Amino acid sequence: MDILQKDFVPDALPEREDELNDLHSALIPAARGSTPLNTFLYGKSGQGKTATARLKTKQLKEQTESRDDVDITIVTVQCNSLNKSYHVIGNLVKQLRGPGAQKPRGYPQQDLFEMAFEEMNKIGGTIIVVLDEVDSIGNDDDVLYELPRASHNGYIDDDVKISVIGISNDFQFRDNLRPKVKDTLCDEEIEFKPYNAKQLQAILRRRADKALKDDVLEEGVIELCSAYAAQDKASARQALRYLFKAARLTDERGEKDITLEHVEEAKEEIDRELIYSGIENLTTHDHLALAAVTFLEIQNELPARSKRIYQTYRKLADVNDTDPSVLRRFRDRLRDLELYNVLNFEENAGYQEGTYYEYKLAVSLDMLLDVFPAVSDSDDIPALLKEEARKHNRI
DNA sequence: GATCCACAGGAAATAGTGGCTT
DNA sequence: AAGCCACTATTTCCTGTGGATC
Repeated sequence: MDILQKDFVPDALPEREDELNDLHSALIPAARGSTPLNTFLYGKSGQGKTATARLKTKQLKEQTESRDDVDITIVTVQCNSLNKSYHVIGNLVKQLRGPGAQKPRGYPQQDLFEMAFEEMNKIGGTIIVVLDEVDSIGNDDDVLYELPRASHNGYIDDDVKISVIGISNDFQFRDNLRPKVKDTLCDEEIEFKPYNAKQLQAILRRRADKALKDDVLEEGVIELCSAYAAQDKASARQALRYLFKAARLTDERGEKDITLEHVEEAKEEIDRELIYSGIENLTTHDHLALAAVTFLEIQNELPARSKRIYQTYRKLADVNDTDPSVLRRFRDRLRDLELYNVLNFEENAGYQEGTYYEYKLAVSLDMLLDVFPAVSDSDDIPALLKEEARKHNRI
């Protein structure tokens, strides 16, 4: 069943041929002993960016393995949860030193850089540094500045070539980089467009062929998983998760065939978990904002504009005995909630303004009412929502 | 075509927070 | 306890937008 898991790296990515080729052209100078281009991969999550980088670097390594004149080393640093360049370099040093090495602690940033370059000199040859989810370092982009320029600055030996592959979910990230970082890092940019439903189906089918016994899939199961994922973020990971969960549900019940009902149920369960993890760590104010939207949904007033939602929010804040934020801040909250996939908005041309947004829930009311009591730090608001829902016959 | 409206979101100012030092 | 520093959250202020209205 491993093959359905998300960290499985397939040995072919037919849906990403173009991107693989682009990355290939960027990296191929390594095979000639010169420096590969610094490359930036960006696109939404679950679009195969990491898989593409892994597959291509692996191929490159295999291709050049038999040659003595080329020596390629791949180092990958997983940057999520590392919100500073400092931590990224620390982890890089750890990776470079090989398995078992400790992450150096307590050194100033410059020393860490020197350690990294020292290790790189030791390793020699062509070193490709993959920084996965680099966007989590925010605007602290020192690593992205130093690494690609190390050879120009004389930090590393002439025969050592360094190149960086940056992977980002965030389109904005690239724009926010300092101009000189952008110049060096972004020799080559590869954009990953979301998969369409057909491509998702192909991906699922390939994995299912390997992981599941023949003929256990009811007609339309793959299509349904793909369709659900395509409607949402078009993420292959998500589609696989639906399929995997459905398979597990089937297993657990000792049944043989994976049916459409299993998929429905799997989706329901996964979505619930997603909502829960999306909102459990939000602040009280964010919860109030979400409660306000929920309240309006109950009253059938959605989609609503931010000002309308704000008024409701103020009332709820009053009930909760909390000082409300100003409208400006409230708008940011709504956008945050959108980021966490609990809200949707539509952009409209205004009647008397530039553009305005209309928000609605991105998740079902039932689920939201379900998880709200578990995440909210007061009892009043969930109770209030329940009562309102009952009044309007929504539960 | 100038002006207005009412909104989105950028920028700067200010408040709040937690760690560390004295 | 007070002061300092770095960082984040929030508020305040402001500019840009694009159809409506004159």
